[in-house]
Amino acid sequence: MAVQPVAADRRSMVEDAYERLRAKILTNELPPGYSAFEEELALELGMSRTPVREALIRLEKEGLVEVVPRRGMRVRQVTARDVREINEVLACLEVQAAERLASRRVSTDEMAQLENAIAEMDKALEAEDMTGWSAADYRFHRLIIELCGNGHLAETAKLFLDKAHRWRLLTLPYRAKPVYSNVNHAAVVEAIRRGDAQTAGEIHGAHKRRRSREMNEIIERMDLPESNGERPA
Amino acid sequence: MAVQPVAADRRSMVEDAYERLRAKILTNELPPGYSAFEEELALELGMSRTPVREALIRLEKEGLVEVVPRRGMRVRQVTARDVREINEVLACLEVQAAERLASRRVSTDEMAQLENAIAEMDKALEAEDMTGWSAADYRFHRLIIELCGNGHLAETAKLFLDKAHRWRLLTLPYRAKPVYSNVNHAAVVEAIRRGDAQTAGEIHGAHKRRRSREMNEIIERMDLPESNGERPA
DNA sequence: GCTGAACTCACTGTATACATTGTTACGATC
DNA sequence: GATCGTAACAATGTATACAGTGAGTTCAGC
Repeated sequence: MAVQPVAADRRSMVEDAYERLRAKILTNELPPGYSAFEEELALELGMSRTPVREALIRLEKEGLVEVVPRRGMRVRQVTARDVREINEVLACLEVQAAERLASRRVSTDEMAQLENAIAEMDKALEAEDMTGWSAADYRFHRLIIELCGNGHLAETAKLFLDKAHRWRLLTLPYRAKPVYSNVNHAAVVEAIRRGDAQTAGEIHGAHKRRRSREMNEIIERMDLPESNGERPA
Repeated sequence: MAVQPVAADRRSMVEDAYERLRAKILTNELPPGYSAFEEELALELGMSRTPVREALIRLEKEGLVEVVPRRGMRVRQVTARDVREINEVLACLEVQAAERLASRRVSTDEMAQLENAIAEMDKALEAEDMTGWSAADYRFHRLIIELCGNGHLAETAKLFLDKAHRWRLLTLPYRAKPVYSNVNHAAVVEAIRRGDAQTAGEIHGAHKRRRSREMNEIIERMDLPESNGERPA
């Protein structure tokens, strides 16, 4: 097609492939269970197999896809067990992040960002715009993580948050209106402002745990595959 | 060399490259700061650049190396900040693992494994064999993580544990004799046996925090590079 | 002597070629 | 009819080819 392996717009094609595939997976445009061969993806993305392969390796490391030797790539199923486990890890990391954030000097700009996210959640909730609420909620949790001041913690927690967000979108229609969330979030921000690490951690932790419980109940009802396609022996 | 891209002993060459490079990095045979071009590694590992590249992508995702566009691959420096951050995340995850482990039914075989590791630590400590002690200590922490019952938690924590182990080896000569560790570990195992999650978590957490403090002090004295080679603006 | 511009060279990113091997389908035998 | 063996096919793993590009180097101008 292109005469040269020209890296379109300054990014390499690997990055391009990685980000595009990742975005499609996280928005469920490529839903769990979707599978394709390297060549198909290469064709669709307009590049050769090589960058696609390299992107797939990254995505596999993140746990978003699995590459089965002769079966091509497959977007990982979300098992009930995954949901439970990932929520547990995420809760643990986010609590740490919240405590850490409350322990350090938070700039007024950073506080504004947090309050902004909460305001958007409130607005979306009033408008019954659940998708908008979900986006703002994601932004809030992501902020807590990113601002915490521990880069490794942030990096790791973001991977889990993204995975969680994926099924959060799927379960959105089944969820009760999250009125408690906003109250909790506001309390966490208030604790952060006061520099009260313990309270911030406790409230955020309680919030995450309730969320996990709700999510687990929904997931159980949805009857997800309990395994991820391993050979059934 | 070989007429065919024959995957030597059942594993693919990528896996081979990945595991060999990883082992060399974790044992500091390829020390922090070591750098090489893809071709050099390929030559040394007896394969072409392709599998080496794919292995490097994995290692980069793990945070063990960085691939700089025209500078080749470089084993990541251990900055004082990295040590602080990684220890913090690890503490958080290991506490969760210990609590989880104590909350579930632990088989006698599993208990035996834990006690075995502690026994080896005791033995090595008496023999003043610090390398042996370190290996057994690693095994113990790893067991707690692997047995906890949360696969995602285990996977993540192991990555951090391995990274931590890397500089633990480097700082081994500077450390005080870790007499407290063994007492702590035994208490954690005892709590696990009783199914006392809270105590298991508390002791393990206190232990990890003291370890972090010690490590931080050593690291500060060692005067590591504070940055990881980012452009200094 | 120093600064800057042009050039060179080597390393990487991407494409492509090719052999291996798992899978599947078909046929033969029991 | 079922099961096993075989053969063909297709996807991947690995190697290799090739062009672009950036870092270093050299040379000229000040």
